[in-house]
Amino acid sequence: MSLGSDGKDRAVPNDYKNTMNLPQTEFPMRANLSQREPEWLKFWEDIDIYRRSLQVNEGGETFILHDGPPYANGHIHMGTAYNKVLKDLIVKYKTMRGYRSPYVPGWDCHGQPIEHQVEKDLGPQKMAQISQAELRERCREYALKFVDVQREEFRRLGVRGDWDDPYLTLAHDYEAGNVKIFKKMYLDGAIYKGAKPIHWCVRCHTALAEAEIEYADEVSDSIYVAFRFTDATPWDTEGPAFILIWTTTPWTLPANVAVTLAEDADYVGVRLPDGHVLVMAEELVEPVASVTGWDSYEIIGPRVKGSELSGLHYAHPIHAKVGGVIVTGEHVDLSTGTGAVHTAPGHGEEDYLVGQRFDLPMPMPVLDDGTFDAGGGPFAGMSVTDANPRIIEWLRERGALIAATTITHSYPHCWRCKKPVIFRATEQWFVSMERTHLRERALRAIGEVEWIPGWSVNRISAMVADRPDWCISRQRAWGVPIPVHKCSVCGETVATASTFDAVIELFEREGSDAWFTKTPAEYLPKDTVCPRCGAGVENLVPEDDIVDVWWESGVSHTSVLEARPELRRPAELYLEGSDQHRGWFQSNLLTSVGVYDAPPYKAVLTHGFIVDGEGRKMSKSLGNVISPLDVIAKSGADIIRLWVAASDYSQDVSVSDEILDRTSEAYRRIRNTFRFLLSNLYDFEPSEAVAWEDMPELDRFALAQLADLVGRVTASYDDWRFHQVFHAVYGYCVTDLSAVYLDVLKDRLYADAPGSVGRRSAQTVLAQILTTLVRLVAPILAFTAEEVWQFMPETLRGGHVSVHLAGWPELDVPEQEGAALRGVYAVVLQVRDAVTKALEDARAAGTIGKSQEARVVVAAPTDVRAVLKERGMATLAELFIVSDVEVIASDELAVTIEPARGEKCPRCWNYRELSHDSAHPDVCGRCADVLSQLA
RNA sequence: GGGCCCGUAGCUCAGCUGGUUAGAGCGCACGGCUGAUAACCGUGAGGUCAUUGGUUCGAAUCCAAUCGGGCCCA
Repeated sequence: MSLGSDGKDRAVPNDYKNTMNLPQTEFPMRANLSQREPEWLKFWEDIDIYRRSLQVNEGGETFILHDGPPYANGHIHMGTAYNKVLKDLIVKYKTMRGYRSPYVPGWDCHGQPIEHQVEKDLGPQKMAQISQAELRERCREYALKFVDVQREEFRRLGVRGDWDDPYLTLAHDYEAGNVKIFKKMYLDGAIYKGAKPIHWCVRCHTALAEAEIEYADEVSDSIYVAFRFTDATPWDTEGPAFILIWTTTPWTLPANVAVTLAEDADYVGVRLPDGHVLVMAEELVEPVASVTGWDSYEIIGPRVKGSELSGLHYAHPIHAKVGGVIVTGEHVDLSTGTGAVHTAPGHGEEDYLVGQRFDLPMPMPVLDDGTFDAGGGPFAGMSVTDANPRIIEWLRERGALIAATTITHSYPHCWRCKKPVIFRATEQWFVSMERTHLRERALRAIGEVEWIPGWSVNRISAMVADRPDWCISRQRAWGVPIPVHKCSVCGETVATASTFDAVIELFEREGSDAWFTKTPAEYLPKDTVCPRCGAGVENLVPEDDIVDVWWESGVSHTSVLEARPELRRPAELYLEGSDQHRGWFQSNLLTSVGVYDAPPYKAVLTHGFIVDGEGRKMSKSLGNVISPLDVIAKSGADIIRLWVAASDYSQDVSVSDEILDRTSEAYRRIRNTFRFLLSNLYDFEPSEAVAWEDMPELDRFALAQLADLVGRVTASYDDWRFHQVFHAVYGYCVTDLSAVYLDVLKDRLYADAPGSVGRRSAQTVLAQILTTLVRLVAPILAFTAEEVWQFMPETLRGGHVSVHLAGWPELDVPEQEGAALRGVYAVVLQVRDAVTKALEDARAAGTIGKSQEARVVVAAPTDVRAVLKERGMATLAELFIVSDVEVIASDELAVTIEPARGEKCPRCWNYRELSHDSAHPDVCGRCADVLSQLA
């Protein structure tokens, strides 16, 4: 025996160590997640975890989380990773709770960004040579490539789902679903053909999406034009009155139908020397005067609000015998111009919206090639660019031109030919918000849905209440066609139940590609005729336009939820970022209400956007982008999953190196807790479990705490508050377990006889904690929980091959007794805090090192003293991890620390009267007993 | 410019319907242990609750404005 006699030679090893039950485990302290996680992915694949997760709850209640399809281009980023992990966490939780919870991931495969990219990769020359069918084939390849890329990345995050059979919007069945929805809404009268201004390149003869526009400086005309009022005005006594407008596009004047004023701005008359009165916004008189170079002018009353002039008429600047009307709008800019905006609904987005609101006509005198038709009046046949100077001259001759200069401003150009583009109304298909009361019905449906967080119902409601009719047509190649035909003889639209059914069948069989390769006569019923002129099926031509991709993803309630046998509509939950209030949530809602008059979802959960540590959006230019792929490679997917769970998704979510470092630290802490639990169960069999009534009170209290945790965690999951799950679990590991219970238990676990009731009781509780805790965190730490599960003694696994199939923990703790223990231990733990503090003071003074070197005297008031005494001094000593405790009377709680009496037991390191056992004379009584048993 | 939302210690979060010196854990500093050891335990220092006004006996909590940030429109 080499123990120093002064008891301070603590580092010297002794043979008693071999007689102790020290922790043993193969579970590694260091996670090495980036390498080990792929092994668990393989394991899950081998056991076909997805099928099993459904089988295990076959016949149970169903919980369907319907996946919103990400766009199939590029790699995943923090936002998509966050979204998918949040979904996965819910699906895993619901599965463990006993719900049959199929998860079918999807991708949005059509659309302009893919087409644009393919076109760019191809280059203008090749592009000109290939057919539309060929272009579509390349787009398909592109989309499928990124489906594969993202699929692997999502799987790597630990997301469980039907990855072998996801839904793709380019699949035949999916495409057919678009037509089913279109059919119903079209036949109901919700879909109509109208016109809307879009960016148009006159050189390329094509419509352009916003992403195909490049802005560049351009020199434009800048003209001020007076329109003569034809109604009485407040200024008539002062002379002939005109409304003064400013425009940089003279060629749009032939399409003028209105002048828009700011509702609340003040308008006045300006009398020029020639006696004419020009009406404009008061605050713009001076700037205008400096441009026009007026030497003398006079502002004359009255001063009236824009709203008061609304409804007055004026003579059209170009066309004789035509009038225009004064209206008001919110877009009127009072920093430039005259405060009176020339409005041509066919030539501008804002003009169009004003036109909609006031039901204005939308003349469109400009043809595809950028020349005027007869609607251009004197300028018919000219191109708009040639017409510009002619129009200015024409106005000058008639005295309507007040000033003409030029300005340099940012102007949209075609990405392909670099020429300036024009805004031009073209024929489009719309879903009406009013014709079938879609708006009203959608708003009603919104009220039937649970919106999480609660405020998001305001957002979606406001958006639906304010939105214009939905323009669902696009002049592109990569998508699903608007499934109607046109009569080539008379131009009538041909679309009936039977033509739609034929198209549905065609798409199901061959996909929408067939639309571009077959003639209508090949797939429409032979007896199809134009309802207007009676032309036969051979005279029908298919519509060129395709549907908006939002429409496509919007029909997933039918193409996916209705179509797949394992799913159904409505889904229990949709879960996407807050941008989807405008996007997918809404397109799904509108088509679902349009067809079924019911929402497609029972609940919608919205999460914020991913921002950096300062709350700024991530962007390449700011250099603050963090890629989930890098985090996986460096730290592992479970770190991302833990970060997701720890953050509050109801607002924007920050991510930064520091945040991920903190997350990794929390991870290690949880991991080590599991390691400690595992390491003390190496020799435990459930058959040796100690019953509740035979347990020391401390163990029963620990179980009561665990039951509390299960309650809180379960409630947090059910309330969709995952960050509270994290905080509860983490706090439990740190505060309840590591700092108290596990620390306290060491003496019993290590020093008591292996099969003693005290040790077995502790192990019973540890096993319970382990098998419970591992389940609670499994939805979040999907990989680590599985690793823990596989390291658990087989007898504790209950025959479940994976933690994810093991169900949800339920604890059987007598309620009344549990409550009593909580009350008692609230007091005892407060005393413990005081003891710990006193021990620290003693340590600082050099009186003691480890707490077992101390004897504690607790002076306490009567009520506290009663509670303490009832526990017994031995329990208190165990709980305080000291060698001896004495409780004395006092008015206030006070703790004194004394050196422990007796001698240090070389085996358990407590200070005791050493045993006089002849076999083991130099250890304490407890250790002597243990040693005799072992012998 | 409009709609919705957010701003509590370095970090992640608590602070219910306004009511004692604003809490927790992590991180940090210091100390202990060396039988959870690239671990574990303890003590301590950190916040004019974005700012400014207002309502109130009393505001992190209610109202307004400002600043900063996010999403969606324009």
